[in-house]
Parts: sequence; C-alpha cells; structure tokens
Amino acid sequence: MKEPNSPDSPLADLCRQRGLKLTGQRRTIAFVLSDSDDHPDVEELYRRAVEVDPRISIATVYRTVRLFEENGILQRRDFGGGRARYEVADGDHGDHYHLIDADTGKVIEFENTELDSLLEGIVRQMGYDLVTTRLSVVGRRTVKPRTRG
Amino acid sequence: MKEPNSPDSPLADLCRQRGLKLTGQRRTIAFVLSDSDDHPDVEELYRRAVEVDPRISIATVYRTVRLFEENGILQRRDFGGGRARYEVADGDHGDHYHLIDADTGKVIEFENTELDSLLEGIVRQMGYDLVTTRLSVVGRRTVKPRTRG
DNA sequence: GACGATAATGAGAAAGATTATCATTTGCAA
DNA sequence: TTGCAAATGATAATCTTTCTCATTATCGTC
Ligand SMILES: [Mn+2]
Ligand SMILES: [Mn+2]
Ligand SMILES: [Zn+2]
Ligand SMILES: [Zn+2]
Repeated sequence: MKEPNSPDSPLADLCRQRGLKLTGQRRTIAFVLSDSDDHPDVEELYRRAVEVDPRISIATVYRTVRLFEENGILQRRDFGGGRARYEVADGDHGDHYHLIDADTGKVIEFENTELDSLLEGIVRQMGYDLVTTRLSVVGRRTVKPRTRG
Repeated sequence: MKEPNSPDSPLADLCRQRGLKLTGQRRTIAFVLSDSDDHPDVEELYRRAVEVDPRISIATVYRTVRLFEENGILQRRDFGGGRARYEVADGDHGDHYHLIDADTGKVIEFENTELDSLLEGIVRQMGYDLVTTRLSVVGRRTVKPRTRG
C-alpha cells in the first residue's frame, strides 16, 4: 500500500523532530493531515486514514490528535456542533480566523492584522498577556440587489 | 417558600411576553437567572434552582435553558471545558466579549465598539452579513516589574 | 540483524454532557 | 371547574471523548 522508500509527510517529520515515536498509524494520520486543507473532525480523519491503512482504530486517531495538539503540531478548533475539528498548526499558513456560512456550514478562512493587534491591545490594557484567541464568526451571504429584473 | 403575591422576575415576565407557558419551574429558573451576574453551567443553575424550589429536576433545567435560548432570552456561551454556560441576553447589559484568566479560569467581560465594527466590516467585505460573533480570549495576568525590591 | 524494555495499539468499556421517552402532573383557556 | 395540550420527573439513550488492559510494535543497544 505504500512505496518502500516513500518519503514521510511534513507532519511525520515534525513528529520525529519532537522525539515522538513514529508508528505506522502516526505516519498514516500525519500523512492524512498534511494532505488535508480543510477542518476535519475525528470521524472524518478516521475515514481518510482507513483509506490509506485499514488496520487503524478510531481510538488511535483520538489519541494521535491529542498528542499532536499537545505538541503544537495540530490546532483544535470549535465551530459548534459538539465535535472538535483539527487543522495543521502551519507556520507559513499563518494564524487565521474562520467565517462560517450560516446556511451551508462552509468554513472560510481569513487573516486580519488589524484584528490581531486590536485584540492584543485590548487584552494588554486589561492587564493581561494574550495567550489564546478563540474567534469564529457566523455570517449569511449578502443578498445582492439585482440591477434590474 | 415564595410570597403569595411576590412579583415575577424580569425573565419570567419576558417568558410570558413570548407566549411561553409560565410553569412553577420556569418561574424558578427565570428568577435564578435574573439573580445571577456570572456564567453558570446547567449543573450550577440546577443547584441554585433547587435552593429556591426543591421539586425541580435537572432535565427541566436542560429543557428550559434550551427553550430560553431559542427564544432569545438566554445566550449560550462556550468557554471550553465541555459544558455550555449561560447568561441573560440583556438588552441594556449590551453585547460583550469574554476574557478568561488562564490560571484562575475567572471570566472577565469587556465591550469594545472598535472591535464590533471591525468584525462587522471584515465580514461585510467578504460578502456576508454578520450573524453571530463567537469570541473569547484567554490571557495571563501581566507580571508587573516591581519598582525596587 | 536480533533482543528487550518501553511505549503504542485495538477493542470495547466507561465517563460526561445532553437529549429522548413516557407515564404522570399542571397551566390555562373556555 | 373542566379538559386538554403541554410540561415535568425519572431514567434510558445518544454522542463524543477518554480509559483499561491484553497484545503488538518501535527503537536503541548489542
Ligand atoms: Mn490583513
Ligand atoms: Mn465546545
Ligand atoms: Zn483554518
Ligand atoms: Zn458575559
């Protein structure tokens, strides 16, 4: 199912760099995560992982996302709906926020440095150092007034 | 346990205004909520409600907060930790955000109109109308450099 | 390349929060 | 006051996540 000398995914390398034991399952999950550009929950990650290697259990997916999050490899997101969602804590992808379409549930990412510094300043002024920002906005597609019938 | 002609709490009145049947339990929960100025979870609301009227069940507290939220009387908050927390959706109290102390868990409220309009503008620019803002920041008390030993 | 200590895994039980079920009770309009 | 739809209490069910423990795999060492 995998080429003998196939190189590891970026996340698998990170895993090794952190001194974490690189098991087959972790390699698979790391690959799946590196390959994703959305915000899958654990069930969805499990589905994708099984495609790559069927002998993996959902317990291991839960354990691995927790491990990766604790090691700064993954970021946990909460868009409501009761299940955690994950994405790679990517250095070059940069910190970003999320807009959720109220009707479709689609997640749209955005960055805004003005927002970054405003939050930083507000918190500073209250006597705190900013540790984590948990922000997502829900929006509804603007109805464009039609230019004539 | 309650004066015969004691006036209803502001929330109980709201409940009646919305055409919701005003049961004894709802009156009690409404009173407890009106009386709270923090962000209790359901277990905590249940504890407080039982103090007022012991013949109330936690199932009813769950049902009532859901009902009140659906009717715009309550706002559900998520500060992490796995349980929903609630506060009155107060008109004059105004929309606000929350800063959570990373060390103590204490919740500190703040308002900021610049933040309000910045978020509004960002979302607008992306082609959306802002429906809900879910924002909380975690911070750690700034260490004040001591002015001499 | 084999060995062994140690950590990871799989399967399922358990935990914790919330919702559903259903027989009984209650609010409220007539 | 009566009647009926709706609400409640007790508890089962559901859903997500964590835990348990016997088995298996990794990786440093020989
Ligand atoms: Mn920007
Ligand atoms: Mn949550
Ligand atoms: Zn993202
Ligand atoms: Zn608040």
